[in-house]
Amino acid sequence: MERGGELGGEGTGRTSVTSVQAQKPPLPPKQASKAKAQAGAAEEVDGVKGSGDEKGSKVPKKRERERDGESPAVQRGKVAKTGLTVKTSSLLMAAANSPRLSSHLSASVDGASVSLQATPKKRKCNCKQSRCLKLYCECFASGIYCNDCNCQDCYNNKDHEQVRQEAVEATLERNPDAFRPKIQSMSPGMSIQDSLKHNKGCNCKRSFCLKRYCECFQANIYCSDNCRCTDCKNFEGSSSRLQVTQAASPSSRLQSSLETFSPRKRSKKEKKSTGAGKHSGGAVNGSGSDLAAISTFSQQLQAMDSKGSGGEAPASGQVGQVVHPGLSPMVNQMLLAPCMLAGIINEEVVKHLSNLLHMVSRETEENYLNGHEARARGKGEGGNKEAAGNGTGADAGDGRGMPNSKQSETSDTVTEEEDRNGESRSNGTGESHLEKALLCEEEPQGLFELDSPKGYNLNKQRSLGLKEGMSMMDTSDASHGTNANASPTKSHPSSSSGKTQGSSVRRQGGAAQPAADFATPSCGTKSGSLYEEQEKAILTELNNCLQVVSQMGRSKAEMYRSAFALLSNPTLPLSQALASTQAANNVGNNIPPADAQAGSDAATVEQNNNLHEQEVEPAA
DNA sequence: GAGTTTGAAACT
DNA sequence: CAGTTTCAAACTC
Ligand SMILES: [Zn+2]
Ligand SMILES: [Zn+2]
Ligand SMILES: [Zn+2]
Ligand SMILES: [Zn+2]
Ligand SMILES: [Zn+2]
Ligand SMILES: [Zn+2]
Repeated sequence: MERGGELGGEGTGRTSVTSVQAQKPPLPPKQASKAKAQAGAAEEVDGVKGSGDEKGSKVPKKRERERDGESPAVQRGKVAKTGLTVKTSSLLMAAANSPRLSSHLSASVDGASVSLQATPKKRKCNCKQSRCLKLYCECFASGIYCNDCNCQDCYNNKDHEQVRQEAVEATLERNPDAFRPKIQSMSPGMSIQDSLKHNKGCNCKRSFCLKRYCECFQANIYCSDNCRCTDCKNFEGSSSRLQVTQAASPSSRLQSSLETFSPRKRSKKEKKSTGAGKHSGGAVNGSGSDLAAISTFSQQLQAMDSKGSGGEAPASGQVGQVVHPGLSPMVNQMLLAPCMLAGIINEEVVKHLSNLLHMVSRETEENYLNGHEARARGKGEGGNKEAAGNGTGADAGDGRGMPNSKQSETSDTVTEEEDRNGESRSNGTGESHLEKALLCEEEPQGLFELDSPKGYNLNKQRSLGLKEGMSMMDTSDASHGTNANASPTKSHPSSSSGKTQGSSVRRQGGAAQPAADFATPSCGTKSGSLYEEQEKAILTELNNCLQVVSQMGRSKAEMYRSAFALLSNPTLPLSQALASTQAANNVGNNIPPADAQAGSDAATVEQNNNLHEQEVEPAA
């Protein structure tokens, strides 16, 4: 159901892969001139937007079909549906760390004012051979024109729209989902980090999924069962991951941590044949080869261990974004603009936030005190630092809920390279497709009103967040049973999971505890200082709020995107299109298959540009 | 900034 | 679909 058209797209039938010659024109990076000549000729003629099928007609499409009708649309619709409930807790700031991220939110609390500003900050590509017409190019992959990039021989711009379009089509032919967000929200009920999954998953072999080479890691999400990585350490509760993530963000400290995670250089002589690395068992031949390298790496990982509040927010990286190539870069670029948040934050909201944080602080204090009393007589408890904050101790910090699935078999400490079972999880965790589908279906509705910031009731949110008593303390998110339950399906065994609790994850040995709490420079060993708790609570709450804001912005962008699609669809009455612009509610709705080919809408869009700005600008 | 490593994308 | 090559980013020095 989901809007039928969503996937459909592609259709543009360009020929099959093989017949390249004929129409390869646009893409062939190599002999540019040559190809261009030929292609150019052919293309230019028809070039004009035409019905968008010229290509199709020209060549017999290999596979016809079109799932629903033949909406020529390329892929529309989509945009990952972010239906997450905003509870979460990871720090948004993390997003800022992601270079790929095209935008991030920065928040500062000054007295009573909170200022949010989106920093578009587009990344510059440096393509040299692809003409920025292949997915290798981040700009192209993101559906935007190159702008101020360092690329060479760039065709990803308005001046080459023609060729570019072809490239888009060719790309879509190879993979109809090429421009769709790579990361999607699976279940609105869970925390963002858990609910987001990389559609295709990664296939990392040597990075342990702890470096940005890994798309999952880069997007700040855990690897999922979609991934086919080897020796993955990017899962919830992974201490190795914590090490890395902690080292990366928090101010200075632990800077070295990251460096530690580098596999030693492997001598070039290594046989890097594909099959090589996999087996473990056997022998660690002394060749000092990959195995050796990995081994070293593993040891390093093993050495490090600690727990920490970690939690970063998944960066809605280039991937799951609002941009949509089918709509022409022009629009996408606009969608990335900061103005998307205009109007969402207003004084009232700020006041609410201010009050809210204040309350949180106070409550935390009270709870803290109560907790202490209780604990005093209660259990002595060994040294768990994390339990600290909450008297209830229920949540204990590390969330586990791990809906995301991919579990590492071993406790995360990397144990040499014990091969990956690979299948373990395949067991039908029950995750029936149907169920999955249903989950995906859900829209964010109800969480907040798009157009009226006021609609968003901070208190309400808060209550959600507090749901389990004082869960707000936990920085790591999810945890609450709520989430766990939310995802009916997976209840995995999780290594760390278990509500059984934390002990497993945390290293009992106490021995190594490197990073531990970088958060508290002053307090040192004393784990649960009141300040700490308050800070944690406040940040958590603030984060929740920011998440909401972020979501609102995204929804808004999506709404505009939809509106543009309509506007550019000649078959629909303009009035309807305009109406949609105001219908804030249906953000994620399907839009009739407007022909997405930029060719036509590029122009259209341009005009609408103004409209767009007007609508949004006001607040600014 | 040059050189290396890495894994996605493209290609065969 | 698997194996190989190409590519640009991530990372290292
Ligand atoms: Zn580029
Ligand atoms: Zn670019
Ligand atoms: Zn470019
Ligand atoms: Zn990975
Ligand atoms: Zn992954
Ligand atoms: Zn992984």
